[in-house]
Amino acid sequence: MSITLHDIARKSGFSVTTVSRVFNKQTARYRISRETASYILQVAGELNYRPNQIARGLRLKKTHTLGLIVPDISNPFFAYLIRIIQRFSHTFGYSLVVCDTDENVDLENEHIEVLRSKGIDGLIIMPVGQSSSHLEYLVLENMPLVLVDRCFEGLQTSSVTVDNRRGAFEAVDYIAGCGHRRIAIVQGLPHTYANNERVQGYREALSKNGISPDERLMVGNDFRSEAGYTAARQLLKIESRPTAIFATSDLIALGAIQAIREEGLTIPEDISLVAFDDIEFAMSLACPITAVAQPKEQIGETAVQLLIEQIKNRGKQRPKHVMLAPKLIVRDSVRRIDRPNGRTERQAG
Amino acid sequence: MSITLHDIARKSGFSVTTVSRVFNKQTARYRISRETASYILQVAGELNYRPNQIARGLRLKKTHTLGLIVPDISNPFFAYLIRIIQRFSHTFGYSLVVCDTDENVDLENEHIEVLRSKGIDGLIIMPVGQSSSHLEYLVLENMPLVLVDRCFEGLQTSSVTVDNRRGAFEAVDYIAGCGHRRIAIVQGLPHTYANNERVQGYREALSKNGISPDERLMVGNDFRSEAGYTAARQLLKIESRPTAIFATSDLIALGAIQAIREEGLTIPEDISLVAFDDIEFAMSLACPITAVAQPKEQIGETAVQLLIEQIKNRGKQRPKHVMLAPKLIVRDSVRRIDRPNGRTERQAG
DNA sequence: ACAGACCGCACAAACGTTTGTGCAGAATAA
DNA sequence: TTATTCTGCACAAACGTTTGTGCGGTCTGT
Repeated sequence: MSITLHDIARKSGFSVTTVSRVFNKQTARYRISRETASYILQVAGELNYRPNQIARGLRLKKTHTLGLIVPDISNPFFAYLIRIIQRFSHTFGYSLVVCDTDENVDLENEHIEVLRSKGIDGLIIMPVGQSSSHLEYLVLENMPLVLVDRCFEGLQTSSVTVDNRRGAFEAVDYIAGCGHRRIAIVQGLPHTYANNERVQGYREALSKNGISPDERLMVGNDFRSEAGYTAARQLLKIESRPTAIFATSDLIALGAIQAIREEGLTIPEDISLVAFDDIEFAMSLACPITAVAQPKEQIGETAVQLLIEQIKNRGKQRPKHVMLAPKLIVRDSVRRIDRPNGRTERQAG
Repeated sequence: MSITLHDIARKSGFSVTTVSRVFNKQTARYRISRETASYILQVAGELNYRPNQIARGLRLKKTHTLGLIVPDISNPFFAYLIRIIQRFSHTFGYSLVVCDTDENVDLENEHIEVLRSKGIDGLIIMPVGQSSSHLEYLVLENMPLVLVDRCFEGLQTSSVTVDNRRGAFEAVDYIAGCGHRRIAIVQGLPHTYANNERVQGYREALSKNGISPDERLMVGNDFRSEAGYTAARQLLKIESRPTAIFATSDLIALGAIQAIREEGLTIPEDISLVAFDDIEFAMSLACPITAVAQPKEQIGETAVQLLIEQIKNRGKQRPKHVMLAPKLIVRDSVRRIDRPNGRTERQAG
């Protein structure tokens, strides 16, 4: 269908070899004369030649294509990351094939296999979590790989994450600093790295503020909004309900807001709320939500950079683990209430 | 690096040809004995063979990969569509390479060229709008192509859109039916198909309700939230400000909500608001927003189906234009006010 | 005038598949 | 027995590139 080197060779009277070299800017190295080069380029221009990247890929064993595997494309956090990653990949000359695992390890595996057989040059994965055994042979095979958002302890591969524990700690510590004692947490998908860390940060903040954890205040089992909604409803039913809720994701927070509204309560007067993951449209919500913002641009940027690095010096290079700092953005969703000792000021620095 | 047909051929003692035919289930056609076939499969299993799709792509001239070009991946509407399209493509055995144009025609062109040279089997584009000249040679070359969300009059290619005009009409007619006379519109990117149609629907609804259009009430120049914010601020400054705002996108509505809040006003008491594009988290907003919902699943689904159809019977098939119906979802963001004639009931059916 | 260096380019193999055709040997038919 | 068909598989070309090597011819130096 398309114009090939052959066509240009025939029309220009030179060989395929020469034409190819002109396109690869190898004219100096292989001593192609200037006139020949420019003539060939002219002919190619007339024919509107575009090199066949499949053939190149076969010959060169690189496709200039990256794979990106995410748990849920439509999650705004991931969507934003995808955009950043796509843009950066493109500036480095790479295309991006995007796969959605729907938080399903089998699907994740399937996608990995497909991507491998399509010869992608590297892979960015936001793994669904729990187990990493299916990723091990990727690193064994030396496939350039970087994990994002969630990582695994034992895996010898680069990763970029945010300090989930610290983010959660700061959020909950801030809530406690505002005088709250009954602070609930709505968890995300259990046994995932991000969730474990955030719960851990929650516990530590509680501990630091001398609050003993209450199992009934620890609910939730998914990062999505429906789960946030039902978990929040559950919390609001408790006889002595929490005065504040720490939502471990923005989507959970959205669900919680809806539940709170339906219960006829308002934020922050009746109940306070802090979210992990900043919501871009936080200012448009029922109440501007205080949230732990992740540096999304930076996450996407370094993910691509780490990957490209690995691709360049494929083979030997130690994996790098980059951990970025989240940032608590204080808005209006936490009410300051009297502490037992009577102080009302915000305590956290 | 990888196991090839060659390896299996050597290890099994048969030829590459035979091995290939076994994998392509051509054993009957080419009379490969059952024992041979199963033995080859066994050997392949032991070696963990995965066919090299690049080589197949070169030979077969199909890559089982689709291209998807969108103006903004992180826009929740597009993000949701991408997810649907990815899922459907995958069930049909296709991967998806996703490109973001950032509403920039030059970038759109660049992506198209890259995708072409990578030999994708088909292309789904949500074009940035205005001109379609750069798409024409795609249809000339018989590239399977379907346009989504925005389409062009003259272009001989399949498309799936929603009835933007009708959606806008119903929204504004509903607002008018609630008694509003000063109804503003915040437009999206000018000269795009979607924007033109929505403005047209707005005008028609005004006309039907005997309201003469006021140019000062027609503001906005982009579908994103920042534009919505500034446009809304502008509207609120007008001496006799509108009683209702029709936002031509969900993002615009979010920006408008923020502006309204900052002005110290509330929805719907002080000002009413309706959005085009339903926001998934509408229930978590300052006020549950009445919105024109687009059937996103159906859009994505039919887009993929139309594309696959075109790929199957490439060559001759007339382009199909599918136009889906949007649906007005009434929530709480429009206040019913007294009509000049004293009636307060909602009028629209 | 002659050896060597240099210039400008082409041959051919390779990347991993798919597929039309051909070719032995076995089975069947006459 | 011989002619024919069938069975089971392999040869080789092709897809569009890239690249190590080689080969004639011109130029330079002496």
